[in-house]
Amino acid sequence: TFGHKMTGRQRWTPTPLQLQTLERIFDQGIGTPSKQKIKDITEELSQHGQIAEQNVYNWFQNRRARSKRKQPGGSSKNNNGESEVETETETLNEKRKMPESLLVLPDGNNNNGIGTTSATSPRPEDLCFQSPEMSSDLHLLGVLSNPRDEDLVGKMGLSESYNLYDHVEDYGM
Amino acid sequence: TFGHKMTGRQRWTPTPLQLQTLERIFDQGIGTPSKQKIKDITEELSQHGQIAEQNVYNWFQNRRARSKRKQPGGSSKNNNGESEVETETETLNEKRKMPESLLVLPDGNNNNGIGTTSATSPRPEDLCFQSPEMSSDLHLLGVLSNPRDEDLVGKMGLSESYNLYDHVEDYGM
DNA sequence: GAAATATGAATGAACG
DNA sequence: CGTTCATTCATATTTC
Repeated sequence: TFGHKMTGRQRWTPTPLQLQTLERIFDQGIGTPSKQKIKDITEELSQHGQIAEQNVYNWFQNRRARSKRKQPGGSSKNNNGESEVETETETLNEKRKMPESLLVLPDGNNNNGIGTTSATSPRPEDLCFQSPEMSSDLHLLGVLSNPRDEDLVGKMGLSESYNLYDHVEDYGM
Repeated sequence: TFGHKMTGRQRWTPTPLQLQTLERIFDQGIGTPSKQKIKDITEELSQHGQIAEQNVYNWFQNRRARSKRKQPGGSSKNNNGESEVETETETLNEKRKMPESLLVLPDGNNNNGIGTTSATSPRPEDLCFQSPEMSSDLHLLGVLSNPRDEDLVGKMGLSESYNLYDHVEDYGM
């Protein structure tokens, strides 16, 4: 049995109208709207559904980051072994996924989704680690295998001579 | 002129203990600790996981910068009384992502006598839960001569939980 | 239903 | 110090 608080506000899902507007603005050129712009956009989009400035900001950030990452993948990169699962070429091809059947998302508060799919939530209240399945970088940091002369502490380590941030001013003196 | 930007190194992830300590220090009212404090804090946090002074510095900078965007003024420009389905009753609900395994130096022949008794083993208490007692010489980096009080958080002694911030702090704008 | 994918959100690090 | 980038995590959505 479940159905505890399950609080956690579900993440904002842009309505088609909002998305359309966002895409249009994004297409207009500026990839990083200023705060004022964000506010303006947010206010505008508020007409079509609940939205916050942070949502807009995040959206632009994600959009930009995502668009940039897809672009340089055209050349040969995949040589062997690892398979690049992320192979979506929607750089200049605006291929927004559109449900062909149901898309009736009333603008307003589409805060549905309270009922999670199932007990697939790998995060009990007592659990600290979320999902070790998708952990990636930590493996590299692991110490359990391949104790090579990895100088990973050379930069992040706590060396006494930490002049790595030489270009940085004396942080807060 | 340089171009070295974290050559693929995984970014540091604070352990709960480290985070807790950092938050506490931050709550004490110091905006940006001095270099000396940074060193001190780093040394302290090193007991709980790999960390560098740069990390501490960055953390404070980010923290401060992000805490700034919370409550601009007394007049709430956001009278958007949308349907907030959730009440703020997530005091005991930890929502932050949990760090995975922390690395330690391979115990080959690199033994520095910093009291690394068995620090080469990922202690669960560092990764997950830990005793409610604060570790150690944190008092020495307690309140110092910089009563920066720009934040609104200061419920010391009231709440046992340290998760004072939500996810809606700001969007790093 | 579970896996795969899409994408919003969080945050450490870098830049100006 | 403010802002932006890059990476990752979490969750919604789609697919098998």
